[in-house]
Formats: sequence, structure tokens, C-alpha cells
Amino acid sequence: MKLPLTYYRGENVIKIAKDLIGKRLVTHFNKQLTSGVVVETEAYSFVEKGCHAYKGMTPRNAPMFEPGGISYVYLCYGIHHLFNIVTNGKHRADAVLIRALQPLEGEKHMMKRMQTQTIKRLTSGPGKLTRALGITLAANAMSLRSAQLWLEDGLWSGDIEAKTRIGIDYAGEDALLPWRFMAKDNGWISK
DNA sequence: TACGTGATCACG
DNA sequence: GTGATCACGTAA
Repeated sequence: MKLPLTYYRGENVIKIAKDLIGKRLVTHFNKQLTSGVVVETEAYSFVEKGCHAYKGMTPRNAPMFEPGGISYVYLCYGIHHLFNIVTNGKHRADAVLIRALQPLEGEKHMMKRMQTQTIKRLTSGPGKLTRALGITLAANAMSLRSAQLWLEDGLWSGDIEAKTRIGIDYAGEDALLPWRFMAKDNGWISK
């Protein structure tokens, strides 16, 4: 079952980021179905300095200010596309960064996109999983209940660890918030 | 640890 | 227009 809009429009992005662990992320671009279990996420909220929306709306972060249930994809370091799930209500610009997946379906397509012969660490990082699943800027601001991109309930359950977020030293004391969530003892975590 | 890579945004 | 910056990944 695709996750309902009400799921994404919840007000607590931290709770949603934690709950997304174990859900299934699916893409269906160019008739290639690929999916994975979400095993690592990070929460970002407009109230703190780590978030792109902290200083207000710009052309890039505009999707974050829409009601939850759409994607926010942007190019990082000129190379990597990063995929976020927009949550909360209109003008309450929260989002969850998907940092790692455990591959589930379409590994062949993923390996081809990654130009590798091995499944090892195929989707273990925010820049890698977008490439493996074919997520580009064309998927920015797209509905998360579309025919090409969606999330489903998972059957997974297990322990979840919380740690500080990666790569946001510029956020000062907000970099210390324990808003990164990981499936405990899962081999598909980033780095 | 070092650096490629190019869009983005705050300046004038 | 310009320049500093960046929610990464790989190699060394």
C-alpha cells in the first residue's frame, strides 16, 4: 500500500524520519522497477540551521514549502542528486533526507546505472541511491504517490539508532541534534 | 586527508 | 556579474 498523504502531512518530522525506517521506496522510470528498504534517514526542519529552508524560500528549496507528500531533489557538490521527502503543512518547510537503502527489487537495473557488477554497497549513501534508482532533478517536486515514484508500508521492524547528522558543520549547535536514524546492525548504512 | 564538480545564492 | 559554498563519493 502506498503511504497516504496524511502520513506525510504530520507535524513531527523527527517522528516521521524515524518511522520511515523499514518503509519501501520504489521508482518506476523507463519501465525499470527498482526498490529498496529505507535503512537510514535524516530529519530537517525550517526551525534549525541545518535545514535548507531555515533562511526562507528560494527557487531551489520551494518544494519544501509545499504541503507534505512530494519530493525535494537537488544537486549537491555539482555531482550528486539528493532525495528528500517533504513533510508537514504548507509553509512548514520540513523534509526527510533518505541516506541509505537495502536493495529489494531491480538490482540488475541498479547495477547497470551504477556501472558495477556487484550488489555490494549499491545504495549505501544519499548520492548513490538516487543514481541507482534513477532519481534526477526531473523527479523534483513530484508526488510521492505517482506512478513513477512512491513509498509503501514495509513489514520490517527492529531496533533504530539515533545519531547526529552528517555533513552539516555549518549548522553550529544544531549539528549536534540526534536527527539521523538508522536500522541497527544493518549492513547497508552509508559510509 | 584531498579534491572533483557545477548549481545556487548573497553580494554589488 | 562574481565568488564562496555545499545534506557526497572515491581514492590514497
